[in-house]
Amino acid sequence: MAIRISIYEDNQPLRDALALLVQTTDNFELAGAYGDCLNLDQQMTAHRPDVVLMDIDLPEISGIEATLQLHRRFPDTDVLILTVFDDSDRVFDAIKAGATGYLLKKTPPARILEAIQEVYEGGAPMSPGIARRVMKSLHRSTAPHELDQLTPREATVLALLAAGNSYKMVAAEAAISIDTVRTHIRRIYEKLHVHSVTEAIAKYLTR
Amino acid sequence: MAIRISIYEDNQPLRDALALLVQTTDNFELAGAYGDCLNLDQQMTAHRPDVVLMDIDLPEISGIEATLQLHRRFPDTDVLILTVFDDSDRVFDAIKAGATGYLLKKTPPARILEAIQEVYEGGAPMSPGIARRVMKSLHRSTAPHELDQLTPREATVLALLAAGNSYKMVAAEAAISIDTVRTHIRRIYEKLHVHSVTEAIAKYLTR
DNA sequence: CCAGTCCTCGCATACTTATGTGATTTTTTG
DNA sequence: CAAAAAATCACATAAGTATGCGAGGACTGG
Repeated sequence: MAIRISIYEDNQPLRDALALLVQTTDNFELAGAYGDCLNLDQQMTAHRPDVVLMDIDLPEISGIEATLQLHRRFPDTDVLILTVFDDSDRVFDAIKAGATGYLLKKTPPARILEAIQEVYEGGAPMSPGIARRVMKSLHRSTAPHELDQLTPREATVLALLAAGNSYKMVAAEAAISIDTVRTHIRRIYEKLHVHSVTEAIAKYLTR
Repeated sequence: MAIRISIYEDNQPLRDALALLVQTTDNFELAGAYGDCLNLDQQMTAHRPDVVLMDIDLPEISGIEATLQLHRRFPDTDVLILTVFDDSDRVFDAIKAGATGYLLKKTPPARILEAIQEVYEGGAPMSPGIARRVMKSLHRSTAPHELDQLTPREATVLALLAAGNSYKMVAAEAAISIDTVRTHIRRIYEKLHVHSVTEAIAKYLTR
């Protein structure tokens, strides 16, 4: 059973080239090629592609917005972004919106076909620089964090606070008196250089 | 100039095989192959590899711990994890620790060599399933979020609170009275179903 | 033009936090 | 073992937060 592919790309020569590429490849089947996403929903319902090749800079509705809709309404269809943009904002917006792959347009045709196959088989192909960017975004800060200065007990108290507990509830959870909770929080504030639960939790959650 | 590669792998046959693979490949140079990370620092300083091939399940010091140290002390050296583990905990712990690539041991030798080259050139090779996992972790929840129910003004107030501001400071920043701030917060609590700044911020920051 | 939503402001009160000061016990570590 | 660090508890007060009740003006889409 062939992999069904739809293409959204406003540059017609490129769109035609991609369509041809797909059509002339074994095991791939073109499920539509369009210059905008104005009828996305209807086209999706009509042709049920397995993989959508999506440009970002489209007229009226951006590819990122379209990816979001598509991911919401057709969670089984994978979106492979194909764009010239490699700025972090668009890369991460697209991924957050639900893209399963992100290729730059300089990618050679053979690699694009490989990537489609890879997406279909449960992978997430990315251009090397994009993958590195994604990886880096997950790296923990190399600087030793203030949070690492907390003692185990203090860390526990902070975690409980971040879970939405009041002093009273933390005391109950940790089986200590509320005054002890206060003392721990005092120390936490000193170490994190803050003066409210709010700030402490912000540091904790955005580490 | 050849790419210098160090290997940390406690299974000796596999370690020898990897070492041989590297040694017999053009443009690659073996900078050491070890069964544990006990002398990591000294070995790194002595041989200055460009890429480190790292197993996770090592005696004494885990590959994840080693990756963390390595990433802190030698930020220019890239770590490529090569392991049998594909559970989310280890995958993400390794990546957070600073890994620049993550391959499963079932990866064919040719692909391992490709991956080393890719890491060296600024990429971040991952086994397909791993890449998909990473991608998914960045996807925004498909369910419409409570936070999207907030009006612009409410969102502003919540953002200011999450930045560590008190009611008074929020009032000043937003140029409104503190009573208005209270009202907005009241609505925010209703919409997010919470009863304290703490909980509201937790929802905001962990969106 | 009217119902609905948003943004604004005020007042009051019970409850919670922030912070000062002080102290005892247990655990860790050189 | 002795010093240092961690964990525990107490009491007190100023400041801040949570929530109830009430209300007027601006804008929006029937």
